[in-house]
Amino acid sequence: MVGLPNRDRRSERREATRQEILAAAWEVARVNGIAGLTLREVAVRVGMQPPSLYSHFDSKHAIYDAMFAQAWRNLADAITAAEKGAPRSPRRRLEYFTRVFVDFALEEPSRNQLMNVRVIPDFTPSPESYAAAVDAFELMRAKLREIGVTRDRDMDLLTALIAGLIAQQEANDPGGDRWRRLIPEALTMYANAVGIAGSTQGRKR
Amino acid sequence: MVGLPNRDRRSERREATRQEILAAAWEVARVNGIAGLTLREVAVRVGMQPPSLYSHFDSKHAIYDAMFAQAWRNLADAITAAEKGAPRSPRRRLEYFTRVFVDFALEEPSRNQLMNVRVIPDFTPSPESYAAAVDAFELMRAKLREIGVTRDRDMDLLTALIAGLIAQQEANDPGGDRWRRLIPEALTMYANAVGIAGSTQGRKR
DNA sequence: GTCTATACTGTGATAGAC
DNA sequence: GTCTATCACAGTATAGAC
Repeated sequence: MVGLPNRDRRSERREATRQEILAAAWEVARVNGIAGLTLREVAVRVGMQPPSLYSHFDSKHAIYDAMFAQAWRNLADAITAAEKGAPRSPRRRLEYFTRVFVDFALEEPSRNQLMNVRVIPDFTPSPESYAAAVDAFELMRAKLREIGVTRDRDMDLLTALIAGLIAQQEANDPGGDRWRRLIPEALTMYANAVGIAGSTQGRKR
Repeated sequence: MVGLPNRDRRSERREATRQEILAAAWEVARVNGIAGLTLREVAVRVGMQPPSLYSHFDSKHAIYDAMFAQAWRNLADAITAAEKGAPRSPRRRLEYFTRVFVDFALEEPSRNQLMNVRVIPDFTPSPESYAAAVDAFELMRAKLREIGVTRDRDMDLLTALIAGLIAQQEANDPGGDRWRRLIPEALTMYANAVGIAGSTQGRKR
């Protein structure tokens, strides 16, 4: 541990370039879909020749891997940021954070596909990137625990319910709210079954 | 209406070849994933040169389109075939047909992705193929109506719940049953909320 | 260390001979 | 209807200029 702190301008610049490439990759994915990502288009947007990308990423899969990790870190950040402004009643907290999650997923369909669907033929996230996913997942788990969802089965049931609303919304009414607007109804059903404090027992018909 | 009935041997042979190609495409998709389908591998399995496929399908997307229609027709057939052996009580019918649907989806992940997730960059099913999806959907709708699910919102909620179980099962526990085994619990929750005849009101904890 | 130039492989697609 | 030849363009890899 001798010498100045590692404050290389070089490595800072290098990291900035990596981020620039990732930002361009997200743009392309937004337009072409996550499977339609091409290094060519990414390079054009960054103002490089396609092979130059290999100075910063080992392969196209390495770019997907970095995007995967970044997506889950962004979700964790969104959850943390949403804590201020969160209601206190368990039932209302449940709905509040569900909306945070659903809106995050619907905001960018290709990001959601990369995070939650195995859609790139040979891509499997690296252990480091998968750890980012686990971190975000544990964050949600902790929130659920506060709310009163403690059994693993109940958590799995909730993730399925939310994932289903997102999947149906994106597949059958993209850009609309046909399933998104069912959130209150879905959570009332869930809260009654699992027993969340502050949930209404009735149902308006 | 003059002449013999249209019993061309030529067109029969032609249709048989198309089916052969589709069967080979399903095999490739099963191995490489639906997005990993290549005309080369399809051609090899059929014993053709890749360009020869264009005598039978206008493009790769046309193959996807035929696969899409076939998949939905197969689902409709599976639902129809399951009618014999179906229980009579609404609550048990609900669970029975849910299992038919979930098992069909889990049976071949790439088929499920083609049917329910927009995963091929520029592919949108043709009106004719989409009609096959609508037919199958209407079949399920009719079954649900018998069971007592009549409101559109209630149907949408159920499709979301089922799609969510499938999505989570495939994404986070492929080949296992971590979410699939939640079917009874999920449907009890749903049946209690929507009011299906013959549903238990309690919950074992 | 970083980018350019170039080339190799594989893929979807088309044209034309048989 | 099938094949051969060929094209355009993707991802990938290496060599070399600066």
